[in-house]
Amino acid sequence: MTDTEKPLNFIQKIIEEDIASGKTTQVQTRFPPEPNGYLHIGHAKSICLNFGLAKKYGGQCNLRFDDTNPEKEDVEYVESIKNDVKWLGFEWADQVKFSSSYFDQLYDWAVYLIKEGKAYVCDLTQEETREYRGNLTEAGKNSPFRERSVEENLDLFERMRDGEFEDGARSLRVKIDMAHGNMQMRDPIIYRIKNIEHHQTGDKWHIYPSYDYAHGQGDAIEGVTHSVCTLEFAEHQPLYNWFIDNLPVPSKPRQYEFSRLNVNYLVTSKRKLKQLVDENVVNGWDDPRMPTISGMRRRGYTAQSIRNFIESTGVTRVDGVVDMSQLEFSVREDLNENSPRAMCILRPLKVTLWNVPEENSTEYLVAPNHPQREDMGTRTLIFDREIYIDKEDFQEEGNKKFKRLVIGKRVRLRNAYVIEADEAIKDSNGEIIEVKARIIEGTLGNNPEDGIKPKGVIHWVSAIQNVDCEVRLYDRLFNDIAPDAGGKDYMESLNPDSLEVLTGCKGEVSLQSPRTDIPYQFEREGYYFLDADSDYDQDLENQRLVFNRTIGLRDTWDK
RNA sequence: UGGGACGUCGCCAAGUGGUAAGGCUCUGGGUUUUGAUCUCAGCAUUCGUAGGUUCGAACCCUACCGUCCCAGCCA
Repeated sequence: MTDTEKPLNFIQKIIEEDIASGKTTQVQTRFPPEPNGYLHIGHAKSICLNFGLAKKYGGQCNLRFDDTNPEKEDVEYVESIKNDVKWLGFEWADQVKFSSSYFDQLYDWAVYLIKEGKAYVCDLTQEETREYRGNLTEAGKNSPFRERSVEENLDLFERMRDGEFEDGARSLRVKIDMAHGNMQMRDPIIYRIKNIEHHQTGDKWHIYPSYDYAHGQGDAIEGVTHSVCTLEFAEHQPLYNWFIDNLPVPSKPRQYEFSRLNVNYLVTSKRKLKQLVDENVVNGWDDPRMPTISGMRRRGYTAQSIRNFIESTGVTRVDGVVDMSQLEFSVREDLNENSPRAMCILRPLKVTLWNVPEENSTEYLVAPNHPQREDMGTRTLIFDREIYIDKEDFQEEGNKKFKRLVIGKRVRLRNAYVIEADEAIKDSNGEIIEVKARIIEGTLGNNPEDGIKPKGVIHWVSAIQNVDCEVRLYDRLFNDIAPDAGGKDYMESLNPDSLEVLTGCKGEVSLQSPRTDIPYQFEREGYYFLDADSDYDQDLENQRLVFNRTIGLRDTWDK
């Protein structure tokens, strides 16, 4: 374990202190998403933190759906969230949990609070409630229903439960302090009437508990020791503790807040991501340009690289914005080490090697799947008299910086021969459509005998035998470094060129039955992952291969 | 004169009274059949600002400045 040298983050320190003092014997955490959307990179941090803490300290982490508001929720999201958490590499303790499975207990505890004189049914409308609450600088005033008798409250609350009232007609509030400096403590509402079905409990309930009321109690029921959430819940902590202190809960969880993950050039807000999907700016939640877990997965980001990235950003209470380059580094780092190499020509330019005999020109060459890892084996390359190179790798007249193919100059074909260009053939528009070149004999694995070394190395593919494919190049979705900062309209900084589709790309034959578990490195180009739109199990004639560019190679050319 | 939190290199981030870790980015050198990887080197006399305490302060005290969060019957 390399993390022995790594400094502990503040939550780990707290846990270690709790273990040392005996306050905690078994660490229990939870990841509590509301099933109302897809998970994104921000959730990944919470997942890595909560599951990571449990793992590090030999405890367990629950996956709990905080489904207290049926209006916005759906089972579709429950399934996608389970899938994303698993894909990220984490396992939750026993069954998936639902806040909704605690509704009976929560109801009983609400009755308990009423009997204790600590909760009351309030008939104020939503608007009146807001007026009575006061504002940031002025104290609120007590609801006229605050002093109802226990009996009346009990009766009303039971009738609320039984569906006797309209949505919003009444609410159950907890009696704390309408003048409290913390707005959360001004008699917060803990039950609201919603005559609506719930995706887990059906039509059983007409009232639903609020987040504040359900969350801490859910933690207590599950024996959560350290309830870790993001900073915006910090002002809810006194309320969280109030419930724990005033209810006969089975355990005493504690809440700790950390700052959420922000990455520049990205937008992570369910509402905003949803808008991108709804307005067809992207092709669904799993569009490879989306910062969703499913989008990143489809793009080719590995779970390991996402975990590494999260780990690299740390856990603090400081509001910050992480550089996109830090994410990209983690992706490249993992992919460089683990991706098999292949050659694929994105913008084909035919090169005829005229000194290769026309008859039986096909030659089989062997290339390693990874330059630094022998354990990854080798693959067979097909070399022919006619090959394709990338248009960008040829210039009639080069310059000192251009280390590629130039008329009269030499270049090494990756894993093959050194060639020298003789002539560029153009069409009527003056566009180069073919290059005549020749191989330098004896250069397979050796430098030319005449001592004239090639300037560079370029990739290539047989023009006779190759695999046709489509390649989708992705760029950032937004051109603005902080698309939605300060209330800016993120839709205005959309990058019109975030997707470029290339067809007629030519890949080497090893791509015939491509790997689906990890991106390839198309040498000298970047990392490319097979997209779900591909159709390659059919006959070769009709197969369709689509590759997403996960990320380009680091490029220090021109510097 | 609402309440709360936070301010260490361009970006993350250690450090909690003994004289500024690390990663990313960036810059320059080397290796290289990927302009990749790898590798070597450089990059904060200074810790939001100003005072104070101390032999000694990023760490303690005071004041100020700045940023973020809270007025959903959302989470």
